[in-house]
Amino acid sequence: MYLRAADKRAKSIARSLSDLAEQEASSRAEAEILAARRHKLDELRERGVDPFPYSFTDPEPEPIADVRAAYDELPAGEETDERRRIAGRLASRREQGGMAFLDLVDRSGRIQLQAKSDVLSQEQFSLISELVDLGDLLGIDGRVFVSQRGELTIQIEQVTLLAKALRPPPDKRHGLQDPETKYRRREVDLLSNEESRAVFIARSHIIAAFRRELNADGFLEVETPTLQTLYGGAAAEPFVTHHNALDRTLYLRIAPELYLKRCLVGGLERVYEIGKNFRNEGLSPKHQPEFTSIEWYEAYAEYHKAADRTEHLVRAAAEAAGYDYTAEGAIRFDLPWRRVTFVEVVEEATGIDLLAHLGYAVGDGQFEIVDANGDPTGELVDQDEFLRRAVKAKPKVAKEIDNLDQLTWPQLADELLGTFVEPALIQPTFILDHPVELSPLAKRHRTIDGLTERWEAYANGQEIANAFSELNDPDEQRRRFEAQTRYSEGGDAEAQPYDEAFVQALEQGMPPAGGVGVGIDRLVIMLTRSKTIRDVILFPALREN
RNA sequence: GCCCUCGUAGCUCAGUUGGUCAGAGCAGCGGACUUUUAAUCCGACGGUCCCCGGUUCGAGCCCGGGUGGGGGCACCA
Repeated sequence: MYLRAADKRAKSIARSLSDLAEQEASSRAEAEILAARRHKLDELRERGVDPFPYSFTDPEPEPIADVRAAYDELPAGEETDERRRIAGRLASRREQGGMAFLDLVDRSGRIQLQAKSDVLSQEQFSLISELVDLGDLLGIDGRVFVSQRGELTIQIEQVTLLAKALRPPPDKRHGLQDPETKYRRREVDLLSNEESRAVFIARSHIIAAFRRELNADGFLEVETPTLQTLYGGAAAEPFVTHHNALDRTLYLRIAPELYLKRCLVGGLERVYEIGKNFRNEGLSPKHQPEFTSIEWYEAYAEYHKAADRTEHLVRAAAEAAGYDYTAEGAIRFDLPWRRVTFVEVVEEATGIDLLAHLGYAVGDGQFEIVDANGDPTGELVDQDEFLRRAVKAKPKVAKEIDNLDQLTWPQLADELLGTFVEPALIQPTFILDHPVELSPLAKRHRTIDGLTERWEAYANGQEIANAFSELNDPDEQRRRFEAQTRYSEGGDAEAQPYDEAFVQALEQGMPPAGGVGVGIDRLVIMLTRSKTIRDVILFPALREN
């Protein structure tokens, strides 16, 4: 009787081949593969088997990992009378005449199945051997035993087709490898690569850890606009769009910061938001146009407290991801993070004291140059030129800096940090007290002129977090915005726009606060040991193909 | 935006100086096989060598352009 089925199959394949070849298949080989599965779909329906039933929940199947855990002590050859119900995708098949071994994969793991012709009805056995393909979704009721080779196995007593796969899965050994296809057809990557599934499971656990820890400390999760009438809270170029009914320009947010501070003004006191930000900039292994951040704001705290909380949260995230601190090159999020000031760390790396000019001030923003012996030369320059001279005195440093003569003091300070310090910051490090010009939303440093109470946290050579003692003096904030407006008029596309609604909110009275933003994607890259941001974002932005 | 690099069967990959170079494994198809796990064995099939143009007696291979991926620079998190 199987011969008759094979006969019918040959005819049916011939029939559907011509259809498929015209439609979607790009080659005869592909058309044959698709036609064979289409035929089996027809044959299933002819036999009265629903290839797409509604559910498999009575009773619920167990996660495969739970079944494995329950029997991990059984010795090879052990038989049991225990029944288990599982469900998943058929990943592999090893046939041996009247018997076959199959591998079933679900979200939690993989397990071996056994189908025997003398255990199953003829109908059920032929379903498995003739009409079920790799990639199909199956529900299994069966009996637990351990094979002679010691593999925990479910002997199938009842198989239920849960969904027919009409396209073949990738290579069963290598999975889907082509990076382009992995990103464009992530579902195929996920179903065929356990490592990819593991990354996104870890990502979910990382975000859940932030939520859990912040909620436990009395923080409220809030949602603020992603479509904003004015963008702010970071230095970046926005996406611009238009709302028809309101007939106005809207921007996709580049950061939630300003709205979250307005929540502080409103008395919510401890708030956080996890969500997407959008920046209209280039793509790279570290950049995507939409990315996920978490920002939290804590009233009555300042930036040292914010650093303590960041250490705690990131450590909790690492644990949630199952990060292995004993592995080669591990980043020790579990140890206290190094804390060093911007000025100290730049001097350590380059020998240049960013604040040296302060000792030679002669008033009116002028500073007197001294010679190599420290003797005054009488030459007066501004702060920018003073630092440029210091850099030029170190040729090894100067040759790494492009357009040295065009750079202002804060730009040059940032450049020195980025070039000589950041790449070497593998272990978690807080860099504290940034120049005020680089930090328009941070409070001035309580003791050092020209600096702010800000830190950026680095690990693996990348920035992972940014925080301030939040500026809450509305008049000072207004002056900072005005300075940004001047940079903007000077051609800086990323200078922050003046936000009067935000300043008025500060006039209402914002409590002193510490605020932190963490780039979730980059943290996930590190905690899952991924190579690029595309590997931790399910559906990354790509060119149209 | 600029520079470098890659694109071969549904999937994973070979392909030498330009001359049996249209190849293998997996998957699929037909068959054998009741403890395998990269199952094994036999058989037949399967190709827009990314696209367009050029050089050449001859191009998967060389050249030009395009396109998509990857890497780097710049900008940024």
